Amino acid sequence: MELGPMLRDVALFSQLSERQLSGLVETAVVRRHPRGTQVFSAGEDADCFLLVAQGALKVYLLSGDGREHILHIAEAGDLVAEGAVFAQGTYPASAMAIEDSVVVHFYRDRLVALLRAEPELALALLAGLSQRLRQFVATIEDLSLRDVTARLARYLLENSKGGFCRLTGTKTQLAAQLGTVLEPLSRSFRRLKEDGLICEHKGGIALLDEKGLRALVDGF
Amino acid sequence: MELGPMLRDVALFSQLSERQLSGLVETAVVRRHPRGTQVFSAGEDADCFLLVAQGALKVYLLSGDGREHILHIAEAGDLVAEGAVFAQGTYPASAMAIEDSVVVHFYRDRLVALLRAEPELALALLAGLSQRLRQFVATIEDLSLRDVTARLARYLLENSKGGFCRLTGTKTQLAAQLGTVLEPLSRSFRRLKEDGLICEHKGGIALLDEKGLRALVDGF
DNA sequence: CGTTGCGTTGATCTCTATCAAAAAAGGTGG
DNA sequence: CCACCTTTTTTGATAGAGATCAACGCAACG
Repeated sequence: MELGPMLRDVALFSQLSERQLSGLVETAVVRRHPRGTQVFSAGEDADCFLLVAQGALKVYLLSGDGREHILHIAEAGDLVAEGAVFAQGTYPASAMAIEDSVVVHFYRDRLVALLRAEPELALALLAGLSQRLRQFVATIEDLSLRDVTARLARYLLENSKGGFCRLTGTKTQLAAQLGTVLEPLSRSFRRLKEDGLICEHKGGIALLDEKGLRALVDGF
Repeated sequence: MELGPMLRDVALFSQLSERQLSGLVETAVVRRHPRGTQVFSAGEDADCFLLVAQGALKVYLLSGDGREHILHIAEAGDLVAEGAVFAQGTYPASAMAIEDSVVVHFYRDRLVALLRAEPELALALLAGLSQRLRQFVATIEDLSLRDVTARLARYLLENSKGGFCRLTGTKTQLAAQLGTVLEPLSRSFRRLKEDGLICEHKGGIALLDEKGLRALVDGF
């Protein structure tokens, strides 16, 4: 697998010079992670950030009694743990391959060195972290201030294109992303269907009444 | 109020040259915010980040039916909205002065210009955002995977020095930080006291059994 | 002293997790 | 194409955590 050209396609790296890119590639490690493999675990020293080249990872939290909350799913082209790497410390979450995946590991020190020379890269990273921060704030808002049905409505609106939302993983997985479990989520789906707000097709959800969904999200 | 010297005391700005500092100060706006005043509101264009010079702000989310979740309290020397400013867009949360406060407003454009010239500043900001990201992940973990008592235990451990945790605001405020309301929080306090884990003094909480508290946080 | 805001306690109600079972949906191999 | 198996999803019944409502105690303060 050619690493250099692939990195070109990642928005974050698109403006780097050949030399800078190869500087990154030099210490990068490419690893295959079969489905179900642990990529890193919460509590480990956070010395790398990752680029998903193929497949998909889930980044998740685990409770003492085994419940799981999925922070986000990273697919091909997405970065993982870009945030954790800057304040030295440990990964606050774990990551596991949910498909057979290829992952590029970049070492912190190399990145930091590159950042000193390349302010544009730093700005791009700041923008990326800023985005992630927004996403987390939205999640906190969901968990603290909205019920499961409203969270589902928000998810559908957020992840739809042209009135249709493709569901990638299983509903169990979606439940873990919304901070709940399968059964309550299933009931929320039913409520939205009964109220005529959505319609379920195989492979996704059609949003019939986006205004109605938005009203739900905002609390009537 | 002399702005220059004050900024020197902020970790983020401590390594800037005089010229860079005055470049920031030039476009900065100092504003007084009496207690109870709105500093910015969720949804407004995020063109500034703030430094609290005196007093304290609460940064919070509001639900449709008026419930409030406090993301964090920013006191003198703390930055606010440093994250929101890099991905152009709107503030995801609101901020209000909870004491008579003095706040310095910095404009995004000026900061971005400075970042291009000063990679160390960018690195410091990245570290700061990284820290904030960690905090938010911890909050998500709390809300999704821990009950109120465990959240309280974590808060006490996190904010204690030498086995003692000062409570700054009211308990109503603390409840809003932990994603609950006063009554359940009060019961959680009682449980911790009954189990001999803490002891309440006026002005703060003594942690009698940190190991026991940690066990609670980790889910027994 | 009364007022006002804050905290505690008790009683109820709502939402969600859990448990259990059945129904769909997908694959596999014949 | 079908029988069979696994996985996922739906539905029902129950239980538990926490929000809400109401009443009361308590302190600060005019």
